[in-house]
Amino acid sequence: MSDPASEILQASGRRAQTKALNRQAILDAARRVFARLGFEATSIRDIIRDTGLASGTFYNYFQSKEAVFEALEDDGVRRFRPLLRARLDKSTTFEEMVHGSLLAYFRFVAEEHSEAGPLAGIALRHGTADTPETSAIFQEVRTAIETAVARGAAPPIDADYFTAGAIGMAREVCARMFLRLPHDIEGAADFCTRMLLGGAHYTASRG
Amino acid sequence: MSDPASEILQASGRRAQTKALNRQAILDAARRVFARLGFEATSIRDIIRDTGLASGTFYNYFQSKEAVFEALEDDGVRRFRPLLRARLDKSTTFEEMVHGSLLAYFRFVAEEHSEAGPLAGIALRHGTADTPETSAIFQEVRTAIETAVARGAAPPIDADYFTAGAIGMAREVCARMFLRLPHDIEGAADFCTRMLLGGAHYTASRG
DNA sequence: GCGCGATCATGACGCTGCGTCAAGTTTTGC
DNA sequence: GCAAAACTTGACGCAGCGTCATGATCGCGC
Repeated sequence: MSDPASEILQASGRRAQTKALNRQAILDAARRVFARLGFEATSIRDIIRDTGLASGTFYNYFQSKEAVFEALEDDGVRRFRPLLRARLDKSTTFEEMVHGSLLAYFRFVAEEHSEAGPLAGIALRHGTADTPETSAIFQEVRTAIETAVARGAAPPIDADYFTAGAIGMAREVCARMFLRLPHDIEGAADFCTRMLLGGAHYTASRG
Repeated sequence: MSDPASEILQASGRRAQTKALNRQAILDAARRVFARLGFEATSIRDIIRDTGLASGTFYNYFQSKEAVFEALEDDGVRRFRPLLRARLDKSTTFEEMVHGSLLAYFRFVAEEHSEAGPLAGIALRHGTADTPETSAIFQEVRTAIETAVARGAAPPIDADYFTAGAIGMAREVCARMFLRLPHDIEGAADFCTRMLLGGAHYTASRG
C-alpha cells in the first residue's frame, strides 16, 4: 500500500505521514489565502476553512498567523540557502563572490514572484522577519566576507556593517527593479555589485 | 477664555479644537500602548481604553490599528523631512550631501529611540510602511541626486537605484549599529558614506 | 490478531474584540 | 434663541479567537 518514493514523505509511520500532510496542507492553504486576501486581512479562520481541517487542528501545528507566515518565509529562505552557498563556495575572487551572490538573490526572488505566483502580493517583505533561517543567511554571508578579508581576497572592511548594508541595498534595489518593465535582473545585480565593490575598496583605502 | 498661543492648537472654532485634541489623544494613547504591548499584541480596544473616549469615536478618526501606526510613523518622517531638506540644500559637494544626509538620519533615529522612549520597541520598522511622507522622502532624495548628477557634482549614476540602495543600506546598518555598544553614530554614517561615494564613482567609471 | 495506551482530529463553547448605528449632546450659523 | 449640523456615546449583533472534552485512529507489545 505504501507508495514508494512518495513525493513529500519519507516518514515511516502512518501517523507521522498525516502529520506532515496536515502541516503542508495548512502551509498550502495559507499561501493561497495570503495571496488572495493579503496578510493583514486574512484571519486564521480563513486559512482553516481553506484547509478542510477542524479549527482545533490548526493549533496543533502553529500558534498564530504570524507563525505560519514565518514558516512560509523560512521555506523560501531555506530553498535559497544552498544556491547562495554554492555561489559563495565556488567563487575565488571577491568580485565573483559579490556578483554571484547578488545574481543568485535577484534570480531567486524573480522566480519566486513569477512561477510560484502566490505570495506575490506580500513577498516583498522577504527577509524582513527575523527567523532562524534569515539570520543564518546573514551569518553565512558575514563569515564568507570575513574569510575573504582574512585571506586578502577582499579589502579590509567591517564585515558586519558590509553584510547588513549589502542585504539592505539588495532588498531595496530588488523592490525597485520590480517597478520597472522589463525586469532587468542582470542590470540590478550589476548595479549593486559595482556599488558594493567600489564602496569596499574606497572604504578600505581611507579607513 | 481662549488660551493665546496654546501649545497644540491654533484652531479657530471650539469644534475643530476638540477634534484635534481627540486625534492627538488617540495618537498619544497608541504610542503608549504600542510601547507597552508591542504592535501585534495591541487591540484597537486597548488603545480606546487608554484614551477614555467611547469606542465609536475612535472610528471617526482612524479606520484601523494600522492607520494609527502609519499616522505615528508619518509624524516621525514629517519631523525628519526639514532636517534632511536643510542638509540637502546647504551642501555644495556630493560628498557633503551624502554624508550630511546620513548623519542627519542616524542622529534622528537615535534621538527617536532614546528621548521619545516609546515606540522604541517597534520603531525599527521606520520607513518600512509606504506612506505618502515616506515616498516623499524618497522623491526628495532622488531629485537631489538627479540634480547633482545633472550639474556634474555627482558621477553619472542611476539615481533611482542609488536612492533605493542608499536608503536600504542606511536602514540596515542603522539597525546593526543599535546592536553595538556604545552606539557609534558617526562611525556608522562614515561607513555608509564611504560605501556610497566609492560605489558611485566605481559604478560611473564602468557604467 | 488483540487490546491498551498514546496520539491526534474534531467542533461546540465561552469569550473578547470588532465595527455600526440610533439616540443623545454640543457647537455653529443665523 | 433656535434649528440644523457635527460629533460623541455605548449597547448590539457578529465574527474570529483559543480551548477542551470526546471520540477516532494508530503504534506497539504480547
